[in-house]
Amino acid sequence: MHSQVIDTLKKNQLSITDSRKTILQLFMESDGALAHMDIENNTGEEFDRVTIYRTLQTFVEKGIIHTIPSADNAIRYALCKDACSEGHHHDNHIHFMCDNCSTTYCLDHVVVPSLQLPVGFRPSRIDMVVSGCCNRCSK
Amino acid sequence: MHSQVIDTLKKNQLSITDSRKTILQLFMESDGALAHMDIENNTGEEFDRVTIYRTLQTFVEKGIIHTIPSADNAIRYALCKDACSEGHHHDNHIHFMCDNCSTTYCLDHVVVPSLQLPVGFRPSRIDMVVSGCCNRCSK
DNA sequence: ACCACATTGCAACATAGTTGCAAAAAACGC
DNA sequence: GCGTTTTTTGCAACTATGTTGCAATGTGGT
Repeated sequence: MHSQVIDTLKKNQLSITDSRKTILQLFMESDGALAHMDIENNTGEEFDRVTIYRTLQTFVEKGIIHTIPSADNAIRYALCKDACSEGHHHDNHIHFMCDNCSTTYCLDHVVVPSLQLPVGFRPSRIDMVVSGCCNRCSK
Repeated sequence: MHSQVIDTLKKNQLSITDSRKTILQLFMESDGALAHMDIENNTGEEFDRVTIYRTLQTFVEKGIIHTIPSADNAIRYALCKDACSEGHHHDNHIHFMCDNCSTTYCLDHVVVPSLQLPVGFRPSRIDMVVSGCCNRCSK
């Protein structure tokens, strides 16, 4: 598990630091998406707020994680599972955010349907976020 | 024009105040969506920041406007054109956000495609935000 | 015009995110 | 392993965004 973390960092030409190891590990262990706050809570006093922001930024730039917009004004991040290269994200899946427990899921098997935009609109990225009640909460 | 503003406010059982009139007017005159900042810039020192927040909140509750999530962490608002009643939004259209000029459009004629969620996930709201280059910027 | 109630403005606070810079830690060559 | 270069971190300060309580003001109904 640890080796996978280091592999990913090396593959992206990032130097191996404590914060990057710990935060990437966190993403690999968690099934859902994480907000900045989740990471801060999970790492305690170990890292500065700024370091976490910068680490997340670096990971997004490298295509290791991607952002998920939300209506509650807290950007969430999740691991990119598809082949994302630097600056080019291909996260063609849907995100589901639970109104109840606010866990955010990547529904990897639900593909974003293609759509016909009006003339002149050239899409570069599509975010589809479904909110509602998740499978754990609806039991 | 002015009468339409007042009509809308009365229809929603809201008292007619300067801030509500001015802000609603702004939405009716603008084709795209507005962020809090856009409104503050357009009204100058006329209203307190807090008043604008509260007015927006009230409009959302009444179903006059709806929110549009975004990856840049600034919630935008746009007029509801469909039949939205209090607490029940039916903005079944797609939003387009220009990477270049960051104008946000409601593409009323592009309907959100229906999708098959995994068992146990019950959707209550779907946000579909397409980013890219808009028709004005791609000329 | 008056009264009850809703709305506003102010102050203070809470959360989210950014920037510059010096100190510390990695990476690299030897 | 050791010193040098480069990258990353932590700190401080700052901007933006959003919320709450409360007194003062404005609105709607009579």
